[in-house]
Amino acid sequence: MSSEHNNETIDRTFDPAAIEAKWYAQWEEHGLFRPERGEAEAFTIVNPPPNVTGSLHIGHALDNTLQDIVVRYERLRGKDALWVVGVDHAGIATQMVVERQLEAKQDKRTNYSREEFVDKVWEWKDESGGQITGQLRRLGCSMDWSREQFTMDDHFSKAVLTTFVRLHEDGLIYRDKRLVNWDPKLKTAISDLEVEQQTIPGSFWHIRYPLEDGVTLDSGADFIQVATTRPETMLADMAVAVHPTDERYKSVVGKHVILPITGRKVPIVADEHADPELGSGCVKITPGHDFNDFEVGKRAGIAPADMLNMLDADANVCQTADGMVPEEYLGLHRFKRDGTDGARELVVQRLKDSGHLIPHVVEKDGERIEHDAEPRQIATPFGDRGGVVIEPWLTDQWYVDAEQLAAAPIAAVKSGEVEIVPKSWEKTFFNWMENIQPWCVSRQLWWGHRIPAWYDAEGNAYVAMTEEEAQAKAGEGVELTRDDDVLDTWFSSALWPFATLGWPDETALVDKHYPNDLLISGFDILFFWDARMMMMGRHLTGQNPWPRLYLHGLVRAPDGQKMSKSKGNVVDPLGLIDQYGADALRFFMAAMESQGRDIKMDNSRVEGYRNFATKLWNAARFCQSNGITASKTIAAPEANHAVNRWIVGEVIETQATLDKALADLRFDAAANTLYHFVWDRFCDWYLELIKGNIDDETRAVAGWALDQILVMLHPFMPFVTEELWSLLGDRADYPLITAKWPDPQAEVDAQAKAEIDYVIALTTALRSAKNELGLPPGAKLEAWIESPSDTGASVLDNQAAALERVARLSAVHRTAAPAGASMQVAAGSDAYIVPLEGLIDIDAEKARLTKALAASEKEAKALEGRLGNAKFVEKAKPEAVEKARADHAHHTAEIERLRAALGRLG
RNA sequence: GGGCGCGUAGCUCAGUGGUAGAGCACACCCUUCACACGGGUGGGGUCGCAAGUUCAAUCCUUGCCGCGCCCA
Repeated sequence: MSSEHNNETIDRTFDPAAIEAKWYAQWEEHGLFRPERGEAEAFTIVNPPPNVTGSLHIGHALDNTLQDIVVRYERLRGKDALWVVGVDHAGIATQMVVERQLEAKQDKRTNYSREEFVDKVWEWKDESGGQITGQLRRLGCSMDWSREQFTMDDHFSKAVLTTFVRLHEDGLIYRDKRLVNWDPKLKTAISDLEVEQQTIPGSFWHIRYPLEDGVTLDSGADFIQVATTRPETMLADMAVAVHPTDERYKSVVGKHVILPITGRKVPIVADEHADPELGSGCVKITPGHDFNDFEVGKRAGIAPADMLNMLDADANVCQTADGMVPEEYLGLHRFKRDGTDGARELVVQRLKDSGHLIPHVVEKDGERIEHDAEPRQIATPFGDRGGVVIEPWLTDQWYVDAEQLAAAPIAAVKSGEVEIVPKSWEKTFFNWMENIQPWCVSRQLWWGHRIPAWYDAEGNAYVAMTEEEAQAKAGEGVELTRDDDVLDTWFSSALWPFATLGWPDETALVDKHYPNDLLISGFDILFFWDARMMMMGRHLTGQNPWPRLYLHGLVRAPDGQKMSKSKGNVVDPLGLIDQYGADALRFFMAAMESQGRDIKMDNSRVEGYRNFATKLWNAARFCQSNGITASKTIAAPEANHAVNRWIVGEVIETQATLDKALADLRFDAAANTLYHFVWDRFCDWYLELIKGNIDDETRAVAGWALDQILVMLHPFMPFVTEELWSLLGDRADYPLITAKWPDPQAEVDAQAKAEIDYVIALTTALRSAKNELGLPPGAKLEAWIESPSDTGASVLDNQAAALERVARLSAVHRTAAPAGASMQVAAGSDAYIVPLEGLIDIDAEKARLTKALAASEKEAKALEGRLGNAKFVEKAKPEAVEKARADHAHHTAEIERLRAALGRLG
């Protein structure tokens, strides 16, 4: 490492921006994100690869901060820590970006060949893709950039092809004709996970379907009434269903209706899907355009290949196979779009004209008003990328048998082989995995991993790694054409934990770093990504990708709303870094990350953590100016002074709490432990207590303690800690990022702890009393105590200088207090008398003591009540009874002391 | 409709079967030789409501109210 900045004086002001850029570049240049540690135990995580089109948003900031904390921690603990990083080719998103660029130039994708277009995407990727990787650096993330991955890299493509071929051989990938979620804007199939249900206002139309000649219901009616939110689909209706037990319709099951508009004759079938309680109890069946109807159609004996389709890829009306859609409908969009009426509007108009539409009647002020339809809230599927209503569409697609692949991951979570943290997510995981649907993996795009399937003239598919192999399978001379489609992006990212390490080749990296140790992701991609990694990992490698899965929540806007571009309430993490520094933002994320809860953005808290970094900065500056510098040892230095022995013990306890919190992935507890140790213990007490009395021992201990702070805080605040580390000592060859985690090799000294706690208690009591009595805080006082406790005596013997400095006690007399007005303060079980003849208002002191007396009496009384309850003494835990007795004794003594003090005041 | 989570100080959040804490905000004091992005001292909560279990409930159980998310 460069030594240009070493051993300089710490600047008066702390300027995060200046040190962030400097240190990140040095770490990266020197390969410190992954130092050579061949022999060391591995620790591995992979980042959720952001989209190549993406830029850093606040959710990435949270996700990556947590990962970086874990990785830096394990690196400091000496492990061969590898954080795999890379970006995802993001099929749909990326193709959309490039297509939009073409549109801006009045150009379009179809003006080019597939190869030309894909070249353009690569060009775009090389020029402007992967912005986010630079932004992750600004956050301080210590990923192994030297092995940055891309899901379209050659070795990754090989992994994807291998996976497809193997799953196909294993019978887990198959081609099927069924309804898919079709996005008519992007003109591709998408998986059910990519469909978002939204409830929007819509209409419910009631229609008469005439029965075939002469047929009537038992009621005498010559028609059946159906209701629908999508009347246009009647152009492809193939049946009407009634419930098998519905008496009203029993007589007409097997008979037919003649559809209005098309005149198609379709059967009335019995099917449990029809709910007799709902409306008329009859439902129209459009098997080619509705998931429920598809199943009803199959049960009624209609083969998928025979199901009528009335829409093209744009969701415009096309002629059905039976040729019965009237000319005037052809080419219309399925429903009104951009102000132009579509098939739906025309169907309603024609039904109205012909008297087949049953009006919706409402009574208002005694008047009957007729409407075409009943207004209703309708659950409607939207594509998460394209944002338009999804059309169930009958096509041939490739499917993964997710149900079979899910079995091993389900078992792994049930047995505890894979732990989901927080555990509450397990139920959600099981619920989805146990009801999983076939996964449609083909996408009608050009950008992505092209499906390795070739077809002969009859449509037989040959799946192989290469065209040559496919040809060999098909036989010589057979003309083959390759499948045009690409694979769902998540199909490739499901291989991330091992394909990034070289799989399917057997590499040293795979050997050492797979399975990974932990995965951290937002809960929003539990199904999309985490679960699929488990499925693929188990099937392809036989191992779970990781033993632990940590799920965090969303970062929300200050008002608790979800952030979104459309709402305009997006908080830019880079802006926060500019304003408060990366360390502050990271610490905020860690401190707010309690398991199972979303994080509400709160700038005042980020600001508070910026202040914390400044506090540390100034503490280090104080140390340096007093000759306190880098420690010479990992072990705590030998110490005689109680204050030094005490701070060593505080370091030991802090480290224990911190290690436990990180082992439990309690980032909030870890951050808060450090915050309070640094500020409340080290700065507020230790530094204050040593001021004016800094000898060599103290310099050694203080330097050591400060170093331990820098090491422990480094995973959370890497920049400011590395800067201070370098400024406090000449250790260019021992940068903090690869330093050693604390190993004090010492014990907590109970005696020292008792003494310093006593000093703190006495000081606090004096300050409080002075404040309440209106005495100047700086006033020096003398105190009397005749027979202090052992700890008290020891403190008076050894801490006189400290007491004078922080407690402003110029002298403590071990004799009976002189008569006259005085105030009383307590420390432990000792009561100090401070004569203040003429200085204080006797009534104020009386009031203060009376208030304290009342509080103690109240406590004592409550405790008495509890201890007087035989059931409590008999049934409560012994510790609880013990504690109650001790508390009671304490308060009783306190009451006695306070009464004595009041007595002295008259 | 099913599932999950939340409701604790003005705000943002921790927490425990033994009567509640932090940060910010607030009040008062302090230009103390690291730090006013600071120091000191305080005020402030019937822990959503009701019932139950228990010697004891903010914590466990049930119901209700309010809010959010996911699935159908």
